[in-house]
Amino acid sequence: MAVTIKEVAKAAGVAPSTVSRVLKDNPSISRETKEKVQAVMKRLGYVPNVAAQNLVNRRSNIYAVIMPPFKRKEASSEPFFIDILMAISQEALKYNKTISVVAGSNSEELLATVQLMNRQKRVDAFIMLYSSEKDPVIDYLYQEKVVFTIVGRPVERANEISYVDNDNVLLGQTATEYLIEKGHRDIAFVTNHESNHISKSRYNGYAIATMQRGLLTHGEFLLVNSMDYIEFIKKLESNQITAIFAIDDLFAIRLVQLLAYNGLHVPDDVSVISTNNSAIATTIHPYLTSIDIDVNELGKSAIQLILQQEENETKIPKLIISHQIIERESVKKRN
Amino acid sequence: MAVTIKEVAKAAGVAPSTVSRVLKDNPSISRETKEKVQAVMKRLGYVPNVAAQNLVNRRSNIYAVIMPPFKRKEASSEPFFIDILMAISQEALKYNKTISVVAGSNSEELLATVQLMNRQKRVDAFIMLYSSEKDPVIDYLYQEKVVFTIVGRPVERANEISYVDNDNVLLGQTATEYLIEKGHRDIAFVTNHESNHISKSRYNGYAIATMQRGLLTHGEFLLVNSMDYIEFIKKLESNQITAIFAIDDLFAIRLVQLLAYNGLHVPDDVSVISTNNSAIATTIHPYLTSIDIDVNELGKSAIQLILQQEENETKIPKLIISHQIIERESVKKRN
DNA sequence: ATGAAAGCGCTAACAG
DNA sequence: CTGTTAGCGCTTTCAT
Repeated sequence: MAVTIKEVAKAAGVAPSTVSRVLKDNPSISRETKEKVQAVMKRLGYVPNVAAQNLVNRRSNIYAVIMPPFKRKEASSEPFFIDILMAISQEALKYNKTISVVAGSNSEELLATVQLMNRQKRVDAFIMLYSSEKDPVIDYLYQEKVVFTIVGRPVERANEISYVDNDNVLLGQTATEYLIEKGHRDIAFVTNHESNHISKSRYNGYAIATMQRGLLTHGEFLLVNSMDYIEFIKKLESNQITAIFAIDDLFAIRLVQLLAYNGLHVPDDVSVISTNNSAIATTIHPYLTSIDIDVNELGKSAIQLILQQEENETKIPKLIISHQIIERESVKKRN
Repeated sequence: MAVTIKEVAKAAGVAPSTVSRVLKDNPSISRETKEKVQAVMKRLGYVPNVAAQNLVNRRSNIYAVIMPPFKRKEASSEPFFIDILMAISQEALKYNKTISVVAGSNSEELLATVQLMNRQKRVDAFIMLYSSEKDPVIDYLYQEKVVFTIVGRPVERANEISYVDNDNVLLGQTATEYLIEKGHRDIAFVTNHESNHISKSRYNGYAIATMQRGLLTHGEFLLVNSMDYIEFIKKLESNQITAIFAIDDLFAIRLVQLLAYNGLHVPDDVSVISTNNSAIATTIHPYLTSIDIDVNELGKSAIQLILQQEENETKIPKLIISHQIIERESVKKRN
């Protein structure tokens, strides 16, 4: 049986309440008794029982991270998700918070789990790793006034919902301008997401940059699983594309492979810049020039945003994390 | 304020204990009162307070999943980790268990977190997603007799520790034999893990298969980040390798890319089989022929193994999950 | 600065 | 089959 606060109290010759006060560093406790009690706690190997604390404090000290619905399983293969999960979990540790994960194959499943967890007070807050239009989970969280934040940008009620995100249009601009500075004039934005916010914003950034420089602004180049790859390559060639801005590292790697297959070498024949700067960007040559979105900071911030909201329920904090180009081998200067 | 068991009791005209019994479906309760109480619970929207339950039951109903130390960040990029996490989390849901994650950059960090969580009784059990020799976390869990299981095989005390795993030597054999049946005689086992159990076991399987068929058994082909790729390609060519057994899908994709870069096309010039059958195996052509390790079943089993141990502390259940070849495009028949 | 006592919401004997 | 009662381990007024 674990040692309780009572036993510590008895052993130290004080009241349980005193021990409790020592535990939370209550200022109205004499240095003397404080040290005495701490010594006893240490000697007895006392560890507070969180269940008891939770009961009386009415919180669980657990935050739930909501993964995207994985019917499109492919999406979650991007190292981003595991990276951000780790970042969040590391930061949570500093505040003695535990991170739990909720996963489901569709948003209805996710919603059911979230509702249960919330009603049973299993968790104090939620961190969403995705957002989509008319998402029932976001709606629920919002309506129930549950503390939560989104890593990414809410597509609706962006002003009333806490979130942390990169500036994706600026990011798209940055990437495109980088390519332009490297001498490229025929640049394509290539994605595998039919329609998501990130894709759209980055494309907008791409469009802004190309227009500002008076270059041709192509539509999105879509490359999905089911597509005819030959078609795609042809389109690239007929448009004389020399540089590609790819939606993420994993996708970029596939692209590089596809190009190589068709005799197009990166970066000699075509340059590629991608985003996320995940570990896979440097696992094989050509190492990818990639835009670091600072996953670590995103994760840290998510925790901070929750903490802030717990302190001040009325505030709806939002945060934009800046990005940074990591130059490597997949983009080549062109004259 | 949420409705409590007392309020339900009063509203239903019974004692709190009766309500509690109804909650846990205690057989010694009349159908009549049971239904009556249930009706009231529903009407009042009663939801049990888990903190209170946890306090008196002395368990948290939380299992922690321990991620591998991510100093070798690359490793966790394999979709396996997110996939297994999801599978575990889905299965846990069925038993009303919550999954929390613990991550750290090295095993000391992990150990500290695990110790804390265990001593504070934040979690009831642990599921490890990795295992390595003399791992301090495993040692701790083992010595403290904490309930835990490993997804993968413990490298020490394999008989005294619960785990679920594939049969990796058999898997290596299966893959190799498949290649042999496809007419390949010069087969290489290629990995990026300098020395881990999975790699070793699969290599052994490869060695067994090649020997049994009287083929040349090469040593492990190591291909790591820092290496000279030209060297690697040359080695492949000088050994006239026509088929490769790659350690996992992510690695295989990189290999395919590398080969394409050097004018070697998969599967026309060289065939590739990999393992895990993750989503990335089918995101670009050639779709990878891959051995499905049944991540879902691995995840489910992990939960089952914990459940079993909670029921019967003396049992140390182990489980082997079978694999299955998924034929796709990366292996070609050779005459 | 510290102690006494009540109570968080639930469960588990023990009675009856 | 059901009610009474006594905690689980901690926090928090309210006194002193």
